[in-house]
Amino acid sequence: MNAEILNKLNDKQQEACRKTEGPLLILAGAGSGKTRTLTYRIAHMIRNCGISPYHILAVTFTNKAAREMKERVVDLVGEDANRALISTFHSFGLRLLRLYAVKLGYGANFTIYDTDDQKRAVKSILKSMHSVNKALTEGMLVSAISRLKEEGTSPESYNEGYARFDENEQLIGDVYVRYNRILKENNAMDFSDILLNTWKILQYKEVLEKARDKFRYIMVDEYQDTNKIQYDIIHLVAEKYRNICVVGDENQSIYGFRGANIRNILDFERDYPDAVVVKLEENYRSTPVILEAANHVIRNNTSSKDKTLWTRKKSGAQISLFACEDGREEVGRILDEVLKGKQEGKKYRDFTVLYRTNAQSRLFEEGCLRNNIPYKVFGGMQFYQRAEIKDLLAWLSVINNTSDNINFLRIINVPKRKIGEKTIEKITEYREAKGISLYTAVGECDAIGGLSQGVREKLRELFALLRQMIALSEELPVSKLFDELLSRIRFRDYVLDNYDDGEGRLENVDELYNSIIELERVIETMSLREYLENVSLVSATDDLNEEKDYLKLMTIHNAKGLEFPVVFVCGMEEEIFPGKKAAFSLSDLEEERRLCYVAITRAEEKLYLSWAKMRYLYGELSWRTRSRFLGEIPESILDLEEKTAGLPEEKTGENRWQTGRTESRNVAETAGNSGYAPAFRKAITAADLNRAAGDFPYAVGDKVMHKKFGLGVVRDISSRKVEIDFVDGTKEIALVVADKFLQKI
DNA sequence: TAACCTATCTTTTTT
DNA sequence: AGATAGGTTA
Repeated sequence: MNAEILNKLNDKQQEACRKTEGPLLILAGAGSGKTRTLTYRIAHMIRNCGISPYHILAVTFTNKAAREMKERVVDLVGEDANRALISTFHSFGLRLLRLYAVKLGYGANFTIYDTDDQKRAVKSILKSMHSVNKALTEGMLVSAISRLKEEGTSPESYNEGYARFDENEQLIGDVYVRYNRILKENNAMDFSDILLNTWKILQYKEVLEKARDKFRYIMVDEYQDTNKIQYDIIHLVAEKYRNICVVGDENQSIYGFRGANIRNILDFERDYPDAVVVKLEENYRSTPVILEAANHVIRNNTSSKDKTLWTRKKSGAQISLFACEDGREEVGRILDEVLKGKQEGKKYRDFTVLYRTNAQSRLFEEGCLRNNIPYKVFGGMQFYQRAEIKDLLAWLSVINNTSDNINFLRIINVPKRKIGEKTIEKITEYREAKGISLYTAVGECDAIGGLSQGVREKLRELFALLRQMIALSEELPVSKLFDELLSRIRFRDYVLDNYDDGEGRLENVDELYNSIIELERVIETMSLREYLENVSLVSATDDLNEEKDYLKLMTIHNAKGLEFPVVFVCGMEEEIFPGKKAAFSLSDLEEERRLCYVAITRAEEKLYLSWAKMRYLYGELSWRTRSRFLGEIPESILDLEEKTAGLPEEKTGENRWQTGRTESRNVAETAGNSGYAPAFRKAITAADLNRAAGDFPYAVGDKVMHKKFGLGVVRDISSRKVEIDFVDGTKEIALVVADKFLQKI
């Protein structure tokens, strides 16, 4: 390797690499080789500029991205590159916290709480508060608290600033305070705490000085998706040497709901007036047709740095648009394309289905099973969230950190040992009075009043077992400890006895065991704590395997940063994509549009878009309208595939997109003999249709008079109910009773 | 205590 | 439709 290391890059990319000193903003469009540029930049710094990898920090969005970047830099400049720290924000923070969390009053073996654990904590708080507020769910409280933490609002300042005036805000403030106290007691941090405490630890001068001295060259990938606290962390560390390079694309900012602040990237030049800005606009990924679609869609957004993707590639295939009758047909046509492609010599792994929400994966999974198409769903109900897996991890968590009451509560009766709610209440009362952990309290169960002899015996057994496991955890590797645990609590029997699909769940347990073995191969002498840390921070696509031949199914969010030869974006319907909640605010709508931009630009060769005129949503049949985003793509690059036999497609004007009740009737009548794969023959039966239409004689837009609510306008009709806008709000009325209350006017 | 039944809600998106 | 919470019963 030599000075020609940068030869493989284009001029702009080289410019970005050569500018190693001072602030640098790389505006990198989708597929413009930004990861490649960052990789070469690091290699160039190490190889050509004499910068020690020890001084380099690169922050990526996922562990997988970090791993890949590291591997590629090592390929370029050798093993020495391993001394550079390339990691996600959360891993970076944990690295510091492992050393310094004690300063903040945590034990070094603190536990990381995921969203599920957070909800359990909030639930217990609400219970102890005897809160009557039903408006806020645990989930809402958890996300409110996370948001506050990640925008740097402490419970104190929140309560001073807002909470006095509003019942809900008051509850949020109260829960926020208690929640923090409880996590601290449990020696636990949630995801937001990892970032917030990293920032707190950097307030110690000696820590900050060390960090600044070590990380003299900082790079941040996906900068458009950083939030306030991440921004503060990075700029705090970067302040001294000011060698900060951020890479991002404001058009791909899709994590606003998590507090990501698009302004971070838009304002970089304000933060660093001497910043050099490099734009990467040449796209190496997609065909011109795909880029044209992407450019047209994103043009409808207001906040955007001026940037247009272009490519040297020759024009590719048109974008196929499937207007399907229902969700099943959509699956059928997409899987038909996959099977056709497979016959033509493509691999399953060349195809990826993208959707807006996880719930949409189910139809595709069923379809794949029927057609023997190997597939893998990324994200969604994650492996580590399955009950049997979380139970085992809860055991390990308690063994690692006995202060962790949330996880102790989870396992106190798993496997079932007749310890019920009443018993738990008594122990809790005792432990709260004495200010001790659940674990310690169980150890003192003989001192707790009102427990039966049998229950005491069970508690003593449990405590003895845990004590033994804790002792073992100090000697045995995690895999051996895990094995021991399984046999001592007879977990396999428990799973087989308690779940209908026990066999399948046991496979998950085995998979967990295998993953431990695999990790132990990578991390030598992995401690229990290290293991738990590792499983807490895995992200959805971390185990994406490019070699294995399966169809990939994932949300658009999960597809960020990835690319695939053939992409299907399904469910392109109003209220799905853009989502229902985005209808009310321009900024939400624009985030949905950026999401659409991300989806389109994942495709290298061929893009399919699809929507269904009706589908089951929330278990009920509803009529759909196509996504507005489809209308933002020029018709000249769209291929409106000829529909199957017997279903003439209207092809005139806007009407083509409209779906009416009449048209839907046609669907049901002709359903049985459409031309697509037999397995996907029309699922909608005449019975469905009747149920759907009922005898309700109104249509959307009709004015009606209600006996009680007065004048209203029909907003939506579905198989079971009609939605009507009245003066004092929207009401839902069941179809079966509608004609008793309504009159058409 | 645990199993069973019913009523209610869910769909954003994730480290 | 599927998951889950809550209430009722064995």
